[in-house]
Amino acid sequence: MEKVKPRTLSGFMELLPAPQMQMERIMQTLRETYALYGFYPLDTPLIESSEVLLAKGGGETEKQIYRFSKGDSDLSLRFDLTVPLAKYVAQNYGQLTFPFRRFQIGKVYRGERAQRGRFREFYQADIDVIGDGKLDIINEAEVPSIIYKTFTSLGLSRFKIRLNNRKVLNGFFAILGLTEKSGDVMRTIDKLEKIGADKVKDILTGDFGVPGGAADELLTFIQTPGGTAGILDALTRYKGRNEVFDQGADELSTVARYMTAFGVPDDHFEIDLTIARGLDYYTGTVYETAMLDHPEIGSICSGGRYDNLAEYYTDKQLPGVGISIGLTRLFYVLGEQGYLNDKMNTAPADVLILPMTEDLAPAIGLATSLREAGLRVQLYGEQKKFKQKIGYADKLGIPYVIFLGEDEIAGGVYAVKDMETGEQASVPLDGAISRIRDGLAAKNAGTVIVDR
RNA sequence: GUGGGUAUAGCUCAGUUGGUUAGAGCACCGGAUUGUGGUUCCGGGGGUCGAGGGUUCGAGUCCCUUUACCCACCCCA
Repeated sequence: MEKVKPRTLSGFMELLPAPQMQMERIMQTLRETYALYGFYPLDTPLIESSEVLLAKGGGETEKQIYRFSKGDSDLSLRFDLTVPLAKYVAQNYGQLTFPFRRFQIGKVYRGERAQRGRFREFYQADIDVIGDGKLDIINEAEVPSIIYKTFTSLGLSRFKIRLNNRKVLNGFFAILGLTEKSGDVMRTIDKLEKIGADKVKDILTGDFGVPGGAADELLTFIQTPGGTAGILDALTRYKGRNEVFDQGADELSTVARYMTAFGVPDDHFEIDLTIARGLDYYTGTVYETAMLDHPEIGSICSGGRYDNLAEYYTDKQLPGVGISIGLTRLFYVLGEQGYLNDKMNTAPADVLILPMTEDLAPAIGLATSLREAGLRVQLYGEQKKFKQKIGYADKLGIPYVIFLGEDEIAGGVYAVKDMETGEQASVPLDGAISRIRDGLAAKNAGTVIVDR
């Protein structure tokens, strides 16, 4: 019979068992960290009606969305987790309590061509806070602080959160008389780091008709040196010329101050006036997070403040602030760069029971007892040679093996072997449990997922 | 959507100006070693050379078509 060649589509990540265990550990860390800040978990459908997902219409979203029909229904795969959140909040407005804090880890789909660190199916891990009518500025500092805490909890240290405020940019555009071109200008200056100031100026003046003097002034402004303190200081010198600008400058100053209060060290965040973000629904603070040693990969975590999340679904004013970790991209970079801790335990079980007798009943009983004690237990029930049985534990990296043969059964003991050290002891059940428990605690102490 | 590259064993890849039976490392299986794994040694299985067509006495190698994948641009996590 002709075989179908097994293959996975381009841009879709499919992992082997051990890396999948690592991925699960990362997701678990994210959930635990988000929960510390009082967020509800949320799950929404992968598929939504195209009418809902494309309510906004136009732009890249429409081009990249996976859209299909089933019968008469026009359906789409979600492009991000923010639009489904908007729908959810608008739909359940009466039953939610605001500010509504939710996190969501889920797959999203983008029908664009895959490349390094760019996937067509990928996980996003979002946190958002949605207000009813109003939302305090503190949220714009807390959200990136949570990201700092999350990455730190993973063991990652070489990253920096960059922030800016759209009001500062839009206010400055107004001062220069560029308000009508704000979208184009915004997207262009966002490329500054990548293509350089000269090319940005060429595009601004050539493609979008920005006067040369205004372009120079803009480029000088967004490249203001001096880091967070220097930029905040420079912003005060432009004050009084535009109301929106002034408001943005105040917000930026407050957000920076609160982030410090939340415990984000100065070297892990900075104000960067070139961060603009392509998505046009952001209205205030915007964030981007780069891995300092791998800027070429792009942002692994981005987000910002939006004033009118659900405007396509309701007249209610629902401002929010949210941020999204590109989990698949993050995992890809960590793996590619060898950042994943190779001492991380990826075994599916803590202990493997190797029965040496034909009758498996005693081994089954032992497995049950160990599971009741909270251990992850696998019972090797195949009639294979001894070498293959222990080889199985070795290949899976299972840290403990218990041999259960005639002698042990007769003596009421279990032969517990530490696969790492080779040490072995015949002990009764209580002894076996404590031996494994204590051993695991010692082995896992202080191990982090990322070791850089 | 635009531009470039690659396709040979499960994986990573070699394969000379076209020339007999297509190779290596890793992985897998067996043995040395039937109640003790990783290391070592010995042996073994596994490939319609992406697919289709053409040139030739002869094609993994040259030409055409096609598909898939990779890299970059656009955009973005």
